[in-house]
Amino acid sequence: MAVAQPEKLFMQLSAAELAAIIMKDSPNSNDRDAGFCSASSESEGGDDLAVEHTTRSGSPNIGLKGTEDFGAADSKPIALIRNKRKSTEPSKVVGSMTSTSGQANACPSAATGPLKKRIRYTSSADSAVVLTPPAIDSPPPTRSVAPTLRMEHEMMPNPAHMFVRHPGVTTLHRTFAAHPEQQEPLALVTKKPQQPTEEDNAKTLKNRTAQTPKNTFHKKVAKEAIPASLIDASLSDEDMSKVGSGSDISSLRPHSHQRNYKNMTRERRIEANARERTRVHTISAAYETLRHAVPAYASTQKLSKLSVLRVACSYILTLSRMAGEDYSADQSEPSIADCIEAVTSTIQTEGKVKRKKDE
DNA sequence: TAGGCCATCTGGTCCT
DNA sequence: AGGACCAGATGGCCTA
Repeated sequence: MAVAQPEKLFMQLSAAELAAIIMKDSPNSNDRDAGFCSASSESEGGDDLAVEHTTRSGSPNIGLKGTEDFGAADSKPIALIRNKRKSTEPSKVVGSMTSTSGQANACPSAATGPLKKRIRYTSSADSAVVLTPPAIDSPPPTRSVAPTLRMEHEMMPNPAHMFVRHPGVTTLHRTFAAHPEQQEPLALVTKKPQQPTEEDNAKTLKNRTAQTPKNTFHKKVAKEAIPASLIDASLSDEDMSKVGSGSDISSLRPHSHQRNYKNMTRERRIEANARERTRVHTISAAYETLRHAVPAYASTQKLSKLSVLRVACSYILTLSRMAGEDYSADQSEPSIADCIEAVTSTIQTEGKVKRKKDE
């Protein structure tokens, strides 16, 4: 995306100038948008990465009010990744963490970096190593899919597998150095023997939630609760290595303290978890793509998913008006100037909190 | 330390 | 029957 002159603010640009920017940018934009999940295409090949690095520095910067400094920051390529956490800086070497059948039971032994619990989604530009798409090993889905979905599946690997996965970042393949006795993912460990029924749990949680502010409750419980990681030790190191080597995790079932899943076997629960992770990863990839496609103060601006959606809506409305269409909810046909004002306002609003933090 | 954000697990529901 | 989708719960990380 072409970068508007930093000294020229969004509101100072005429519609024609903006249109020119957009038209000039269209090739890149088209390229980026050609694939729904650009995160996957972005990660294919080093050349693409380099290009993306450059173009990303020009995330639709539309000359925001009071963004001179930010605009200057855009003069150099900046990875759009916004890792809020220091410890979640992209891992340079993740290792060959080939997941089997889409499951996230990657090999813990392949983890060479610091162990983190979570995956952080990064832009492809920062992806030194990506997960191997399981599609290579796994058979095509037997389930019939809609034509569009089928096309997506055939044309590109699942974007969720194109992310850098922090070594040990997921509970399924981390080593448990702090608690060697824990050999199983947190949520998969067996609960205490006299486990209350789901209904009891639901009632209890409802009551307690009602009495306590949400976050306070969560954190209080989190501190008081005995870590699930300490409850069960059902998988040995040998078993974990089997997981990493691609063995069917179902064979690693704990011999005792079998967890009861509702209408599901443990194997299916694990598989469902893996699918769910993949699905959420795909969504996150789409968010990241969208984040790159909307204007921001700077490429380093932090935007939450909600903020991305808000800015995108505002941005789309502006573009629609410039194209002579009206995508406004109330069909009020706002002027382009008003739309631009709204975009600017939205970006400022959504970025305000983050900017405060940065200051 | 509280709150925001987000990843993950889980069970329910809907769809193919 | 099994997968996709969804929402609630949980807990980790980060910042003010």
